[in-house]
Amino acid sequence: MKLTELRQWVYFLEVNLHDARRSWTMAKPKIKTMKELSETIGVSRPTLSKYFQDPSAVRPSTSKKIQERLSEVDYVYNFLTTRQNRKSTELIGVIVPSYKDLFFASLIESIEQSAKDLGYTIITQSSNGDSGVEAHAVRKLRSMSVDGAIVAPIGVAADHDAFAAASEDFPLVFVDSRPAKSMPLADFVGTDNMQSIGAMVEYLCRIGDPPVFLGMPNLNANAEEREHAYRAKMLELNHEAKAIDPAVAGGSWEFEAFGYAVMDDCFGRREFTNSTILCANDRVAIGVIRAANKHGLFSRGGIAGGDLRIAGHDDHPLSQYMFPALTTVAQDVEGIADAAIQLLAQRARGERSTEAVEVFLNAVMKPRESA
Amino acid sequence: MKLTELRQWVYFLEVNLHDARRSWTMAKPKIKTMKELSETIGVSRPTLSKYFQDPSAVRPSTSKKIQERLSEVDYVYNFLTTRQNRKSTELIGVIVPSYKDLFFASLIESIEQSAKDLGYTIITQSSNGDSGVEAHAVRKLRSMSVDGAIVAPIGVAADHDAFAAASEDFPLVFVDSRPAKSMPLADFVGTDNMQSIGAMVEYLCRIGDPPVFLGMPNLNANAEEREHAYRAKMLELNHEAKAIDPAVAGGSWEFEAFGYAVMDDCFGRREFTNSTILCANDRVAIGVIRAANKHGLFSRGGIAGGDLRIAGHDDHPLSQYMFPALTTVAQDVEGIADAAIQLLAQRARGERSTEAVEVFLNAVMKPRESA
DNA sequence: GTCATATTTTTACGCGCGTCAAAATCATGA
DNA sequence: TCATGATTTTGACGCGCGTAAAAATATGAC
Repeated sequence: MKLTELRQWVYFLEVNLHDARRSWTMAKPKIKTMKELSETIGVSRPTLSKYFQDPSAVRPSTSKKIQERLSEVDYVYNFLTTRQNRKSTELIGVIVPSYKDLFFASLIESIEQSAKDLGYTIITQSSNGDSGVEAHAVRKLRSMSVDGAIVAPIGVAADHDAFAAASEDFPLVFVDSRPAKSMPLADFVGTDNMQSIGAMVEYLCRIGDPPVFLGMPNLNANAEEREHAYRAKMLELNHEAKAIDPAVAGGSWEFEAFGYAVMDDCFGRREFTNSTILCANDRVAIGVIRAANKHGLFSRGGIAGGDLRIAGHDDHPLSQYMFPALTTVAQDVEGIADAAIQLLAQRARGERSTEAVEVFLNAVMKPRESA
Repeated sequence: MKLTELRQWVYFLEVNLHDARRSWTMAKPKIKTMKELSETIGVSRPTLSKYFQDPSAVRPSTSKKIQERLSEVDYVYNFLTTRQNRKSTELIGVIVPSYKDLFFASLIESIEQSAKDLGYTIITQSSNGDSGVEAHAVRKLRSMSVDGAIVAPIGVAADHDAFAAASEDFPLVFVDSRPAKSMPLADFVGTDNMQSIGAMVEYLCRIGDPPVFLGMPNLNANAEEREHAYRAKMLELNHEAKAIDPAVAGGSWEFEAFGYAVMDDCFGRREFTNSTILCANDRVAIGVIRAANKHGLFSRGGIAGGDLRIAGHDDHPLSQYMFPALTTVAQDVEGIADAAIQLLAQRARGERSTEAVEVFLNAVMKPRESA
C-alpha cells in the first residue's frame, strides 16, 4: 500500500468520524492548503498543482478522481500564493474615469465578459476623473503584477510617467480616448470619431437643417476629436460649422448637468430653440433634452415635430427612454472590449513587442425621435 | 563603515554611472525587490518592511531617509507577496448584480471612497443577476483571502451554501436587500423600506389621489418588501391598496424595459391613465414615464398638470433629468456604504463575533415634477 | 508477460516578504 | 562621558504553492 493510499484511508476514517459527530451540519469538510488536499484525495501535491492549472495536463483517470473528490470537500485555492510564482497572474486591470457613467459601466461589463472567456480576472478601479487617483490606480495595478491593463484615460494633466513606468511592466491598452501625450508602446481601441460623427452629421443634414455642435467638457481627447470631426464633415458638406459656446464652466464629469446648464441658458434667451443640436455625447444630450422640455420646445406632440432637433453620441443605455427618444450613434462597446482583451492577450503571448496598434471601430446610427 | 553604508555607496556610484549612460531618458532606476531596495537606500529589509506597514513604526529620521530615497527610485511593493503572510490582506470584496445600474454604481463609488479612507482596497465583481456567477464570485473572493465582503445579493435561487462557506472565512455584510435565506452571521445595511415607501405613500396621498403600486421584477427581497410596505401604509391611511398586475414577464434586470412594457400595455388600453403610480424603483419609473409620454399623457405643459402622477424610489442619478422630473425618495447611499465598511472593520477588529446586526437607514423625499 | 513510454511520486528548492530573536548600534539625559 | 532604553541590523525560518529532477509506478501495445 502506497503512502498516499494510506493517507487516503486515514482521511476516509477521519471524515466518517467527523460526519458521524456532526451529521446535523451539512458543511463539507474544510481544507485549507493544497498539501492537506493532496493527502485528502490521495494524489501528490505537484500533480494537484498541475491539475489546477490545466486539468487536461494530467491523465484523464487522475483528473476524474480529483474532480470527484474535490466536490466532496470545501477547498478554494489560495489566489495570492498561486499567482506569486506563476509567470502569469491572469489578472487584468481596468481603469475608468467613473463608475457612474453607463457607457463605462457597459464597457466594464463587456470587458469582464471577454476576459472571463480567456480565463482572466478583472480588477477594476475608478480614477474619479482625477489624475492623481489615476496614477495611484496604475501603481496599484503594478503592485498586483497584472498581466495587462485597459484604461479609459482622463485627458487633462494625466500622469504620463505613471503610464510610462507601467508600460514597462505590462502591456497597456487605452480605450475610448487616447491619452494626451502619446505612448509609444500602448495600443488603442476606440470608436472612429470621424466615422461616427460623420455619419451623424450626414444624417442630420439629409433629414433637416445642418447641426450646430455642443461639445463636452474638455476632459479627454474625445472632446476635441469629436468637434474636429464635426467641423470636417460640415466643411465637406459645404455647411458652416458652428459650436455653441458654453456659458458655464465644464470641468466636471457631470455631463448631464453641463448640457442642461448650457442649454437652459441659451433657450432662456430663445437661442437655438429651433436648431439641430449635435451633442458630443448622450449624457450631454440628456441634459439638453431636459432643458428643451423645460422650455416647452417639444410641445407639439412631444416628438420632434417642431424645428428643434437633438442628437447624441454613444447610445447610452437610457437614451431610448428619453422623451423624445434620443437619436444617436451606437459605439460598438462589445467590439471595443473584445479587441482590447485580444490585444492584451497577443502581447502576453509575446507577439508584437514593439509596434503599437490602433484599432478604430465603426459606430452605427440609431435614428430615433429626437432628430 | 557599515556594510549597509558601503552598499549604499556602491549604489550611489552605480546610479551615477547609469544616469551618465542614459541621461536622455528620465526614467528612475527600477527596483524590483525589497531586498534590492534595502541595499539601495541603506536600510535593512526588516526595517523597510516595518516602514511600509506603518511609517511611524520606525524612527522619524529613518522614516524621512526612506521616504526621500524612495522618491528617487521606481519601486512598487509586490502586493501578492506582501499579502501572503500578513494576517490581513486589507482587501474587501464587493459583489453587485450589475454594473449597468446607476444605483449600484453609486454604491460602489461610495464604498470605494469609504474603504480607501480605512486603507482597504476594493475588488468588485458583478453577479450579472445570475446565482451561479454570484456563487463563483464569492468563491473568488474566498480564494483571494479578502478581509470581508459587501454583497448586494440577487434574491432568487441564491447559492446559500456559497455564502455560508464564505462567512466562515470572513465577515459578510449584505446591502440593499437581504438574502432570501437569512444568514445567522451576516450583517445587513439598507434602507428602511417601511419608512421610505411610507413617506412616499403619505406624500402622494396628501397631495393627490392614493397611489397604485407597480412592483419591480421579483429579483430580490426589495420587490416584496416594498410592496408590503406600500400595502401597510395604505391600510394605515385607510385606502385600498392596489398593485398593477404586470402583463409581461419580468425576469430580467432591465427594469426600464419592464416598466415601459407593462405600462405601455395598460395605457394602450386607457387604464391607469390618470392614476398615481408608485413604482418600486426609479428605473421602473423611468420606463413608465417613457410610456406615459409616448401616449401623450403629460401633454398639458409637460408637468404633471393632468391627473397622471408617477413616483419612484432610490433617487437614481438621472431621475431629475426625466421629463417630468421624477418624484422619488433618495436612499442614503453614502450612509449605506459607510455603515457597511464600518461593520466590516468592527468584525475585523474582533468585536462582535456572533451577533449579527441590521442597520436600516432612512430615505428622504425628493418631490419633483412627476407627482 | 514484457518492454517502452507516459504519469505520478518524492524530494527539494525557490519566490518575495513577514516576523522573530539576538546582537549591534543609536539616542538621550544625567 | 556613561548608562540605559529605543532602534536597527543580522541571520534565519516560514508562508503556500510553482517547479524541476530523479525515482517509482502505471499504461498499453505487442
